[in-house]
Amino acid sequence: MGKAAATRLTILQKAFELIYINGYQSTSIDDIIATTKVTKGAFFYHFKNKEEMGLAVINEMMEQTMGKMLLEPLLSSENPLNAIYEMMEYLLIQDPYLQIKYGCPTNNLIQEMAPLNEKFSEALSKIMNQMLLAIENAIERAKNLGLVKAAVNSKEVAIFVTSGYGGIRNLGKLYGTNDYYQAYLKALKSYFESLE
Amino acid sequence: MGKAAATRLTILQKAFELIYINGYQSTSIDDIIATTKVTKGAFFYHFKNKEEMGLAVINEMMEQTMGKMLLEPLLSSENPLNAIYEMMEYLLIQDPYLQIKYGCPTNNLIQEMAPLNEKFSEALSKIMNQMLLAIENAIERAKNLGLVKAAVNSKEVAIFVTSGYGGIRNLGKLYGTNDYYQAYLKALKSYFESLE
DNA sequence: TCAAAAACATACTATTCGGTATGTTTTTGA
DNA sequence: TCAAAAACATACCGAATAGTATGTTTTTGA
Repeated sequence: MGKAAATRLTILQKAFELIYINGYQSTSIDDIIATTKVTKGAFFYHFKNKEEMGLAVINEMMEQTMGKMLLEPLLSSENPLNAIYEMMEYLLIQDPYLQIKYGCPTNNLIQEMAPLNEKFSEALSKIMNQMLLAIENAIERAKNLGLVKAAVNSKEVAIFVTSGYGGIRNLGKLYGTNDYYQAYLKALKSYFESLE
Repeated sequence: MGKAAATRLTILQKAFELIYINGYQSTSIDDIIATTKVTKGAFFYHFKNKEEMGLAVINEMMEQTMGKMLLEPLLSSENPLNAIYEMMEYLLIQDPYLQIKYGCPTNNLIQEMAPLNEKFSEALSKIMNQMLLAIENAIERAKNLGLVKAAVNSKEVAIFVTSGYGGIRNLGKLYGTNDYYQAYLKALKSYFESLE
C-alpha cells in the first residue's frame, strides 16, 4: 500500500472508531486529525468533504466487515439456523471490536442519519440488505434441509431476527450490561426451536 | 395553566418534536426559539441549560405518553398476549404522532445519548423499565390464565419483544416503508402463537 | 535528473451554537 | 395601589466547526 493510501486508511479507521463511539455528527474533522498525524490539508485532499468521508467509512470499512462476518459462515453451514444463532452470539458476546455501551455501528448510523441524509441511507441499506438476505437464504436452506417447518416465511423471520438484533444492541447501550444480551439469546434460541 | 407554564410547555413540545425528527444534538436552542414565539431569555429562564431541557422532555413528555400508552391497556386486558400485539400494531401502524422515517423517540434518544450522558441514560432507563415490566407482567398474567406455556420465561420474552420493537423501528427509518412493519407483525404473531 | 503532479501542512474564515449580561415588561400579593 | 418578584427580550461573547487559501514537501515518470 502506498503512503497516500495509508494516510487515507488511517483517516477512515480513526473516523470509524470515533463515529462508532460518538456518532457521525459529533465526530468533528478536528477530532479525527487531532488523534492521528494527519493534517487538515491531507484530510481534504483525500475527501471532498465530511459527507464523502462518512460514506467511505460505510462503504469501505463497515460493508466489508459485515460481509465477511455474515455471508461466509452462513453460506456454508450444515445447520443454518444454528449458524445464525452462533453469529448473533459472536456479535453480541465474542466480537472484540464491538462494545456493549457503543452498540452496533450500522444500527447506530441508521438511527442517526437515515432521516437526515439520503446518501447515507442508500449506503446503509446495502449493508442491511446483505444481512437480511443472508439470513433469509439461511432460513430457506434450513427449510430445504428439513430443519425448519415449511410453513415458515423466511423473509418475515429474517426481518424479525434482524430487528431483534438491532434492538438488543440498543438495550445494551442503555443498560451497559450483557445480562440483557444473555436473556435475548435464550429467547432467540427458544424462538428458533419453535421454527423446527 | 398560567402563562409561564404555557411558555415552558411550548418549549418542551417544540423541543420534543425537533428532537424526534433531528436528534438531540442536532436540535439547537436557536431552532427551538425560531419556530416558537419564545425568546432566548425566556428559554434560559425556564431551563438552566440545554441538558436540563432535554431531561425535561424525557421526564415530562415521553415518560407520561409511554405510561398511558402501555400500562393502561396491558394491565386490564383479558388476553394479555393479544394486548401486547395490539399495542405493537398501534405503535407501528396506527399512532398518528409517530412516523416511519423518524422511528421511535425513546429508541432514538437511547441510541444517540446513552453512551454520552449518564443523566439521559437514567431518565431513559425509567421509560424502558416501564415497558419491559409492563410486557413481563402481561406475559406472567397470560401464564396464570393458561394462555401461555408455563415453561416460558416472561422476562426473556419481554426483552426479546422489546428488542424487536426497537429494531423494527430502526429498519423502518432506513427503508421508509411500512412493508417491513407488516412483515415484522406477522412474525411477531407467529412467535406469540409459539408461546401458547 | 528534474519538472510536473501528487500529497501534505498551516493559517485563516464564516457560521453556528450554548450560554451570559443586562436590560424591560408583566404578574403578584400585601 | 405599588413595590418586589417573576417572566421575558435583546445584544452580545467565546468556543467549536466545516471548509478554504495558499503555501511547501514528496513522489513520479519521462
